[in-house]
Amino acid sequence: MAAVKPGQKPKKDRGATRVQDPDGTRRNILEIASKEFALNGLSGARIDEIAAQTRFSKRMIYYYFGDKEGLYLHALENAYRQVREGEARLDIEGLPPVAALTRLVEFTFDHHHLHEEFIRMVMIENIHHGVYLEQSDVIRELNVTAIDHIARVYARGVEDGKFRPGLDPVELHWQVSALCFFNVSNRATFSKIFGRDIGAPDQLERLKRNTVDMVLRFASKAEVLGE
Amino acid sequence: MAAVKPGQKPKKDRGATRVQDPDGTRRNILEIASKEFALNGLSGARIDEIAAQTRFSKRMIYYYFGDKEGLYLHALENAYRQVREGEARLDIEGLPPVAALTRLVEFTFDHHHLHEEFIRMVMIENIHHGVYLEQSDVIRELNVTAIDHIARVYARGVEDGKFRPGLDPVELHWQVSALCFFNVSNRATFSKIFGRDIGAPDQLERLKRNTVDMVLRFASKAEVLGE
DNA sequence: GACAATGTACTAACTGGTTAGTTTAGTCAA
DNA sequence: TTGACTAAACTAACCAGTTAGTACATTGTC
Repeated sequence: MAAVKPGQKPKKDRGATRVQDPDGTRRNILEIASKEFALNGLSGARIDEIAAQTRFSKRMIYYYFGDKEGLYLHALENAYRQVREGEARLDIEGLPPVAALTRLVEFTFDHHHLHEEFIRMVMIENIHHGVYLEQSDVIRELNVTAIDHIARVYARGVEDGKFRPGLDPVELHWQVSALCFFNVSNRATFSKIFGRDIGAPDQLERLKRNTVDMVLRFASKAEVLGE
Repeated sequence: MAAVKPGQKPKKDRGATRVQDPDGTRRNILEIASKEFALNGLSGARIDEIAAQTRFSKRMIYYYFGDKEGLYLHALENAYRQVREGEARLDIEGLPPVAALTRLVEFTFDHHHLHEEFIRMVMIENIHHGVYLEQSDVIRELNVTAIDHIARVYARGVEDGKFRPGLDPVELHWQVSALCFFNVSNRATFSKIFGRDIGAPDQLERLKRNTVDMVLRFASKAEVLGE
């Protein structure tokens, strides 16, 4: 973890040629590894292949990440961190509830599409029954906040009389996730079976509208829908 | 020449002890292989391990299925076939549209839960970008009929004035699939992150009700919802 | 000099696939 | 009915390529 220990200075002063750069090395390895794991899975990814794409030797992978599973775990954490950091930038507090929920769903939809690598890592981790995610406190912490967003919007909506009471924010989040996750995760099989590319821009637009529609209709009071 | 071809049944007259049983062998191998691939993925599964669990030697896997990928493809086809055969038994033609759609969603929800192995195979195949599914005409054929069911129910509902017009049956099928698939496929990560087991019976019941609710609210005319 | 960072060259174990052979059971001529 | 013959079904042992992981040497920096 700590490539630079407390006593030492991160040697970034002198403009001299920097050949040794632990942080850069780690980042470079992790970046390549993330790509390879997302593409081929844990058992499918090859350490030699990862090393070859790196600017460093295989030895450095073991030096910094211990073993293959350690590298995978870091790649998994990395994927979650990147995505959740992106999500944290979404600001919907100022919007009225219906608009806020709309925005939230649209954002989730787009975001998942932009981060296919993340989706694939989550799929892979589920294939492994989540045993690596389980080892990471980091990931759990990152995610719990995701619920807060939707919970607050929903609470405001109930107060407003726009949303029906009695729904569970976690379940709402769950439904939104399901709708947005699936069309990235299952794009290949679905497209091939039904002969239309789910990922094509026009399809995406339709799908997004439907998804927003579905969530809003689910959360809204019946009276409000007629408006 | 060939007295008994692998796919055919040998003459079954004489009550003699049949030690050689090609069909049984194939079935035995395929059954074990399906389990192993669903559990560990294509690259994660081990031919030696599959063979060990079989009543036969490793050589027989190659004898009947050519290579690892051939075995995987057969396992994939097998998974789709089993599941679609189960679905075909669902009869909702006689029910009124709303009840029929309810039944269809409930069925899909339960069915996915009962066939986790199938869900995992689909996930794995998506990790592989569907390249194996692509090679199988069998699978495509099996699936297209799935649309017919929902298309007919929807059409009847529109006629009845219960469902709003303009929806695409494939998209409807898609939404239902998403909601029902996700809570099996992502059960591990979701449960671990949010600390509640999605697969627990009471959670399942709630989730199923919500899912049905969501689909019905999506398909129904606004006026109907108020009833 | 000390220690962190990195490369080279290696190995032990694994793993998909094959070779070379045996057993089973159906066929058919005599 | 028998025994030689054959194709199919099947096994044990092996092989060659791969792959995760290491020992050790070297270089850079404080």
